[in-house]
Order: sequence, then C-alpha cells, then structure tokens
Amino acid sequence: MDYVYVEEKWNKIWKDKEINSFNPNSGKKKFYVLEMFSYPSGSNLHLGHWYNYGPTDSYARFKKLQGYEMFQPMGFDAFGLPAENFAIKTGIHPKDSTMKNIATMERQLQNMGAMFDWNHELYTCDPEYYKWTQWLFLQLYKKGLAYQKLSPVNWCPDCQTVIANEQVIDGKCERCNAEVIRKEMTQWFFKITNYAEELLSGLDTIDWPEKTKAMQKNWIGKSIGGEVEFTLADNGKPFRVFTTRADTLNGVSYVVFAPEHPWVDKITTDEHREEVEAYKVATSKSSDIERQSTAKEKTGVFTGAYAINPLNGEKVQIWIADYVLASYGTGIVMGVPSHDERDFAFATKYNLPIKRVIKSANGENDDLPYCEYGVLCNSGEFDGMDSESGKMAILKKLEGEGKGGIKVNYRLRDWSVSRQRYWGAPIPMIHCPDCGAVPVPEKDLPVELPYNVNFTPDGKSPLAKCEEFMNVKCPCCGKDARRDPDTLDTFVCSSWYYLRYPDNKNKEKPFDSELINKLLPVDTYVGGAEHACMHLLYARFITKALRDMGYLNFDEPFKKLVHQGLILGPDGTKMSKSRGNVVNPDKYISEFGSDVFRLYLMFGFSYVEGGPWSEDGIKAIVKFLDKLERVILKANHYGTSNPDPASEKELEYAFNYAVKQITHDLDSFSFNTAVARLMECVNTFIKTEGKISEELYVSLIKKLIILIAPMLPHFAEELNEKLGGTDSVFKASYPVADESKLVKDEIEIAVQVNSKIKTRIVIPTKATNDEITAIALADEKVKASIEGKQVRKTIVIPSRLINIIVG
RNA sequence: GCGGAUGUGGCGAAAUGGCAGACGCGCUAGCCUUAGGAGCUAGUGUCCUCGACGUGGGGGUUCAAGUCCCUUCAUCCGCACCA
Repeated sequence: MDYVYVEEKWNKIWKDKEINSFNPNSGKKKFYVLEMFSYPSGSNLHLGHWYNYGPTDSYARFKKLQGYEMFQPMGFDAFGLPAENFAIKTGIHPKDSTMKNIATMERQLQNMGAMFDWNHELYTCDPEYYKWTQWLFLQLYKKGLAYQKLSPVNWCPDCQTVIANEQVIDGKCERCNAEVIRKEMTQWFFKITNYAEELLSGLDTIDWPEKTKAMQKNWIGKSIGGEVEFTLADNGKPFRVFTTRADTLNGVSYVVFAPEHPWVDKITTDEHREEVEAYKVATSKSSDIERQSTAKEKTGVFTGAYAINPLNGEKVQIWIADYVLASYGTGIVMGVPSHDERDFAFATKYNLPIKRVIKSANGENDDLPYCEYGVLCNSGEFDGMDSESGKMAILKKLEGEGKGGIKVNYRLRDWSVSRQRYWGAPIPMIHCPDCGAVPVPEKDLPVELPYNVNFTPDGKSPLAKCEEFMNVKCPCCGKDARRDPDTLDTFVCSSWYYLRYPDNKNKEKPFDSELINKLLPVDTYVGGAEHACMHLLYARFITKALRDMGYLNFDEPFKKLVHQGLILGPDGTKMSKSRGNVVNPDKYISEFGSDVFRLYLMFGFSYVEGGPWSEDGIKAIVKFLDKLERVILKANHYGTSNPDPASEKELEYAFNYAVKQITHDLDSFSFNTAVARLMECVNTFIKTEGKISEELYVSLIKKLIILIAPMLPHFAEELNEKLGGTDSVFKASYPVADESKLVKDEIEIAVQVNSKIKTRIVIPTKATNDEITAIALADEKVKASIEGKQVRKTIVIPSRLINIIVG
C-alpha cells in the first residue's frame, strides 16, 4: 500500500465530510480529550509533538468508536520569548514568524491524521483570544486577586533590560555577558496564594499521576508552625518571625533579616551602615541559585540593632544574611544554633552564643547541634515538656499576650504576571497621575498590541516606547494617562484556553457558561510532566477563581491527567540544538507515512516512560502492516477452505482475547502492549490460514478493521473501502469481546513442589482444587520429587499453579 | 542536603504477590525464490550433562517476591539554606 498517498486521500475525505466535527447536540455522552497545545517556536512539528499527539489521538479515536461524542481541539500557544528573541536577531517581526510557523504546523498536524476539530482552533496571539485573556485579568482585578507590588527581576545593566532566568547563564547575561543584578520593579501579581489550601485539598479529587500530585503538594509547601513577635530593643516596634520550632524559642541567640527587608535601612546603626550596604549590593549580584547553594559558606553582617525575645526578655543581635529569603514567611528568622545545623554553623563562624534548650528524651547529653525533637530544658516553666507540647504551650502563651500564635505558612508565592516584553497580551490597565491604576473598561477590549514597535532592548519596555499605544485618557477622570507598558506572562494565556475551545467564536463573552459547564471538565488531558508545578497549577487556580465569580460550576479543570514520557536523543540525553542530537520526524513521515510512524511510537516505547530515540523497529512496523494488509484483503477473494473446528476455536479465542486486551490497554495508555496483542492476533490469523470457514473469516476481518482503526486510522479506512465499505469506519462501533469465546476446556498450569517449578499439567478448566491436586500428584515428575516425603499442604491458585508443600 | 522516579536478555520492553523475559528488534542455523535490505521454519537469559542460577548489591516477610518491608549502590529528574 502506498501509505503516503492513502493518507492524503483520507485526510481530504475526512475534511470534506467533516467527520471529526464536534456536535454538542448529538445526544451522545461527551468526551473531551485535550493535548497541551503547541508552542510555534520552530516551523516544524518535532518528535515530542508526534509522541504526544499521535498515540493520544488513537486514544481519542478509540473513545469515539466506543460511542462518545468526541471533542479534541488543537491550537497554538503563540505568544512568548523565543519569537521576540528571534525578531531581535533577525529583524523578522514576531507576528510574522509566528503566523508562518502556525501555518506550517497546522498543515503538518492535519497530515498527521489526528481528528482535531479545526473549527475550534485558537491561537493566543489572536486579538479575538487575548481580548478575553485581558478580560480575565480585569475580573481577577475586580475580585482583588490582581495587585501590584515591588518584586526583584533579573536586570542586565548593559542591555538595560529585564531578562528571563533562562537567559541568565552563570550569573551573566546570555546576550552581552554582563553581570546580571537583581532589581526591584513594580509588577502585577495574581493572588494564587488565596487558593493554596484548596489547591492542596483538591488534589485528592482528581485522577492524576501520584508523582504530579506530590510535586504540586511540595510546591504549595504547607507547613504548620507559629509566628513569634519580637520587638526592637531601641523603640519597642514589633516584628514577627515564622518558625516551625517554637519549642526552641528560649534558645534564640540572634535574629536574621533578609537583606532586602524594608526595615534593614531603618534599624542599621551608623557604625554598621557601610558594611550592611556593601552586603546588600553583594546580595543583589548573586543569583538565586548561587545564593541558595548549600555548598556556599553562610555569610551575614551585624546591623548594630537588637531584638527582644518575647518569652524571656533576652536581648539578641539582629543580623542580615542572604540565606534568609524575603519571599518566604515574614522574611525574618530566629537563630537557634543549638538545635539547627545551619544556625550552628552561622553562630560558630560569627561567635554568637549557643544555648541548649532541648535534650534527648532519655536525658543523655547529646552533642550540639541537637536537631531532633526532644524534651525542653533551660526553658523555665516549659522544662520537661516534649517538643510538640512545648511548642504548643509556648505559642499558646504568646497568643494570650498577643505576641504570636499558631500559623500555617505556604511556600507557594503569588504569581508574577508582568513581563517587560513586546510579544504578549498587553496588561489592560491605565496609570493615571490622579486616579492611580485604573482598569481599561471592558467595552474597550482588546487593548491591541501595536504592530510597529521597536522591540530591540535599550532600557525600556518595547511598548513604553510606542507613544500612540502609551498615551490614553484616564477612563475615570479623562485626563492624560499612560497605559501599562508590560505584557502578560504567557502562562496567563494558557491558564484558560481549554475553556475557550468549545466556544471559540463567541464574540460576546469568553465562553458561554452553560455550554462550558456541560462540556468541561476535560476528561483526559495529556502533556509533559514539566508543567506539573506551573501551568497545571495556574489552570487549576484560574478555574477555581472563575468558579467563585460564578462563571463555572466545576472545581477542577482536568479530571484525568496523563504525562507522556520524554523522547531523548539517540545518545540518551535530552534533545537540544546545542547538543546536535535533535531528530526530525519529517523524513520518517515522508518515507513511511504517519500511520506507520504513529504505530511505531506506540509500540517502541512505554508511553509514560519515553526513552532514547532509535529507529530500529520502524521497518518491522512496515512488515507488520504488510502482513496485516494481506490478512485483511484475503477476505475479498477467500475462496473455498477446509474449516477445522479446533483452528476456528483457536482463532476466535485469539481475536476476542485481543479485543478484550486492546480495549483495556488503550484505555490505560498502555499502547505498546495493545500493539503486541494485535500482533499476536494477526499471527493467529496467519497460523490458521486455510482452516477457517469463509463466513467466519470475513466476519472477523470486518471487526478487525474496526479494532485497528484507532491505531491505524488511514490504513483502516482504506482497507474498509477495499472490502466494500461505503462509509467511514469511524462511524462504526468498537468491537466488544465475546466472553463465551474466551472459555477454554483445558488449561495448562504449573506444578510447584516446595515452591519450585517441577512441571506443567493440563487440567480441565472446571476442575476443582481436589481434582487438580489429584492430577498433579499423579504426574510422574511430581511423584519423583515428593518420593518418600509427606504432603503437608497444597496451595491452588486458579488457572495459574499448584504448590505442593512436602516435608 | 531534601524529595521523587528508575534499575529486568545484546537492544526496545512485558509481567492484579502466583510459570520472569509476552510482543518486537537483533543474532544463529536451515528452507525457498523471478538473488531483493523480500518470504518461510527452527533456535536464541546464563552456566554445565541430568538441573542449577538468574530482575543493581545485601538482608527480611511469605507456601510463593521483579512486585511488599529494611538497607545499600548507581543513574536521572524536581526542589533547593523553607526557618
């Protein structure tokens, strides 16, 4: 068969007959299969796209054949940094390169033969789409879930621009090699932390890989501890620290502020100011990675200020150190060197006092630092309590005095959404000298991204240099105002696209709630595990926020989640241009066609594991399809035969077994075993050739075509037609295994003596345990191995084995 | 450092606690042909002769362990001084 020709033919027929169109009013039960949409960075589909979309499409086709009304859309995550960088390098406008890439990828995706419903396509850089991304921003703003604050960014002093983490190589700007510093800028944030608890508890309600749930759980990082209020010795001003070890409060010998903490300048004494300033500058130069490396020796400087411990009134030094992060807890920690490794190292280095307040339960005087939970000592009224009750007692006492209490803290930070970039959705806010930050009225959306903009980096956001974009009247007071010059993080665009697909042409609203509530949540979402903590968390957050605003009535966007594995380069490392190990699928498609390639991807890898690329088995798939084609076409000129009941029985067993297993395997994304079962089945067709009645052969072949259709869509259509079929095979129903054909009269089981396999015996399927035991004991080999010994016990595992224990 | 995952033939890989290596690649031998990189048959975990050993190593639970528990090593990934 000329696969490439046949595929073109059927792609066209499917398109003309709109065979893949979704009809929400069909009356059938809906099924929403979603693959993570494509980022159009290169112009061609890469292996990862194929691996994600090919096998998942087989899953979707399988579900369609099972009778579901299938919705499987595709679109493009079209904004983003690479297109802008490409533009800076080549002068080609991001919009032009992106639209060109999309056109190429659309064509390739159509040729893939996946049943994407192109009537529902969307791309995020389309004003008709980002209008609603901006709408989403405004709703969050109205709800108090979007706010501005100062936050550090990577700043390249030479390029005079903000750069992404990805562009910082060893603390240097990838473009000009200048040392990158951290700079505070005002930016927009989404309050995802408001949903921390629900994002955590909701994990229990969804069918996601445990691994992914664990990652989100760690990312949210709930920890139950306490807040303790210290005061400045100078003026009595209070400040709080978060701690999980309130039981060690009596052992505090110093307090540390994050260098960026706003109080640092105020509390530093003149004597120490120079040193503190120098330390702050040094901190701003070190990257997050450097700063947080465990290998690095702890550093810090004394501010000259003192704090008062609320529990015992002790006066302790206040230091700053870069190991304290402004973003976690309150940005201030207490130092207890006796019971914390890090604090111990710090105190030893800077000669700070070390006071034991915990001893081990058995009273032994263990070496310091003693970091375990134990029994309190040197803690006055709390002496003798174990750590857990001491912790609670101390926090309770502080709470009574208004100086702290139990506090839940999350590692999760609010989502920074401002990007000082051109190629993104403009933030729909206006800055008025009188009214402050004012939202763009919804009727004025979209705030269109201007085309003619100088996006070469030179110190300002590209949009800030575009006067016709920036100048605007304040919607509140009508005076001259300026637009927000930043664009939205592309994760905002992708946090709601699954809601837009079903209603992608709606001009009035982002989506019709009634329709979306019917079609969502997504039944099965398939994409890479690298999105575990960002995209997948953001999408959950946005769904919950929209629910709380009354737009949605479900809590979770993705009911079931599957991660496809990573296809590595042939050298076993991640494919990358710099390594030169990128495999382009195009040559395989043009040589073998997409069905062969898809089946190879399904058969050659464990889907969720992935692995190094190898093309070794592709030819075997071609051979298999040749075999399969011969077997199927034989139904057309079958001629006479000599039916043999045993062979017919064997074939019917093999076929129904394949149906049963393939159904199960496709459902659970176990594609490699599904293909293996298919191969076994085809092998039995060949083995029993000439021994099957024409009637049976033809009827099984007709079902076989439907059985293979999800995995080999073009191939199945073509053969169905050659067998006289007049309608698409995808209008048929998937075969269901006939259990009665799966019953065997006899089966072979293993016989163990003292748990060692000795032989195998054939028994009637219906044999009782006693009968099985009798047959086993009558076997010559068994007799030989139990000779002279007494049977103490027999264990029969139905249709598997019998274990005879002798002694 | 913490957390997670993985570790099975020459290779890709299978295996609800129940016959390890299904299915396929590769390889070996043979057959066949209009000699093509096609097709067919048989073999293919290791070791020697019967039967012994085999799922990174070492322990354990069990009648039975690739699978469960403890421990250890290696590789990969994620987070990374989280107070």
